[in-house]
Amino acid sequence: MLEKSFSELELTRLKKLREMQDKNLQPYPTRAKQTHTSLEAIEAFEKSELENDDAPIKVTLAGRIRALRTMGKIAFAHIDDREGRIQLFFRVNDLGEEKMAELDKFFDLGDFIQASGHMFRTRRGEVTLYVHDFLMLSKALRALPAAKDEVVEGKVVRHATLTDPETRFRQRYVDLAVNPDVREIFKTRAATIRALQYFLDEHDFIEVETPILQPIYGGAAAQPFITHHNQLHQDLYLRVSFELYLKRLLVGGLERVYEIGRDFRNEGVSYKHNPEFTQLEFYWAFADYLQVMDFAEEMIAFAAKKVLGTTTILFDGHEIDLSPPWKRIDLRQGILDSTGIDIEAHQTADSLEAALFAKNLKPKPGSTRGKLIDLLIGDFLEPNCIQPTFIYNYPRDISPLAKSKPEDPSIVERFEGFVGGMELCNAFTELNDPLDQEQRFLEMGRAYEDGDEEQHPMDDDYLNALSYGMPPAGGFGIGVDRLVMLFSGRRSIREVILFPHLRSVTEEE
RNA sequence: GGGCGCGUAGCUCAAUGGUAGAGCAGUGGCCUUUUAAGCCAUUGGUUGGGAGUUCGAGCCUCCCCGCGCUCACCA
Repeated sequence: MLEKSFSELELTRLKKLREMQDKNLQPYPTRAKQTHTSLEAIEAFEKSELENDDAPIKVTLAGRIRALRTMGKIAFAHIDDREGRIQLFFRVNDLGEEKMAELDKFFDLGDFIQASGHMFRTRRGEVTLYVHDFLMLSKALRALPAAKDEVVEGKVVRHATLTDPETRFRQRYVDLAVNPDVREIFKTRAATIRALQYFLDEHDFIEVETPILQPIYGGAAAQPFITHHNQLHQDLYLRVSFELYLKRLLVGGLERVYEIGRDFRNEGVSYKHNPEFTQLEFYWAFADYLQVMDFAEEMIAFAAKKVLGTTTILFDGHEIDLSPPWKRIDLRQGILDSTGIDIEAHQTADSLEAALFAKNLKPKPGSTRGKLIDLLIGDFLEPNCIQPTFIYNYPRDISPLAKSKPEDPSIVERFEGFVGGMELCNAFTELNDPLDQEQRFLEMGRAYEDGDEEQHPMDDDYLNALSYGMPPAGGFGIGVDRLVMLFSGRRSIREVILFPHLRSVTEEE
């Protein structure tokens, strides 16, 4: 029962609520009114000041009380609404003893209030609502964490703000209510997705939706979540990528498609991994990975400009310039430069493994040549790619859906983009040869038998689709959460996901 | 999953193994242009949970729960 969980402080608030009801005052009225936001009201007043217009600016504001200073016959409050904060001024001469007492008796920090009156400027110069009437919109029984703002030399300094990550993420509603910069992150996130959609739409891509529940998962090296359809008696997987469905659409003649949505990977959680995360993938018929590379850096720079107004971002202490062209490093050359190992000279896993041991690296026993190369990328290339960098030309055996280079079948036309020392995107010239694709599936099947649980299962329907002919195409995937991390300067993915996954806590009675 | 660290009032934090405290929030007063309002008074704790060592545990030991960092895996 809710009431049993209340602290002494919360019971005090509950008592106020009951007293209001006794006086026929609604703690939760059905309707509210808001003619202006805080910002609109301030702007309207400042405009009238500039124009020397004496006509009163009459407004009705609504918001959450964040500060309340009662001083006998007058009172000041600050309320928050979606556009910011504004001060309210109450005076007994205008409101009457009874109404003034209402404010003092029933209103607490965190309550929603509706106040109407006219705008004016206080002696200290703050544009403020002179309240003629006010009303409770919603009584808050629990107190928000007490935070106070102090303005020191024009900068807002916040005192005793909510910082405990567990409370912030488990009770994100409290975090959002109390920390305005958190609200900003999610405005940035929404704007980022809009900008990406706008860019792709303008280039004749169409946005589609493909199944999240899939009988066969694929398209990425990852372990899936498994669920079950009761009536069909069928196990289903939550998708790990959109890739195989989107490419089926290329077969169907949708030449340019994209999807923005959730992927689910049953793997480790970290500052850059959440079990469910948002991905953007697009597929572009008659293009190859080099065209996709140009297009991708253009798209990301466009989004930055649109969302932030600049392509220069600050991330993890680094100033990063997202404007094209990005640095491009051939994978073989990059590894050679950073480790002295020439992967070209080590055509077998055994030979490359020996070279790694010689460098004091300890790869997992039985790793394939591709896995070893992946290890080198992760250890030596990725952390150093602070400024945007494309690494291209990957080994075939870790890229089962990418097309080989015509002149070297062991290398595929694939690139990954890195920013801030973090992998951001992955793309390739898509494999459209059904017979070659079948071979790749079979090889992966053997790797799966050998204990590599991240390999794809065979997807016969996908091979069937390719057999009808898929146009040559370039494909691209980007972690949207990570892009938002970059745009908002947050180092943890949990900061940019509204409700990041946390271990569930069992409530004791 | 491994390693390291953290968990004290609603929030932010103190407290040699020896009576659990402060600021803010709350409550009662005073206060007609304040703004981290101020002044006076005051409430609030199973120190994450459990066991142990000890005359005595917030502090030491063990187990459990949660969070953070990090390694592994991945994007």
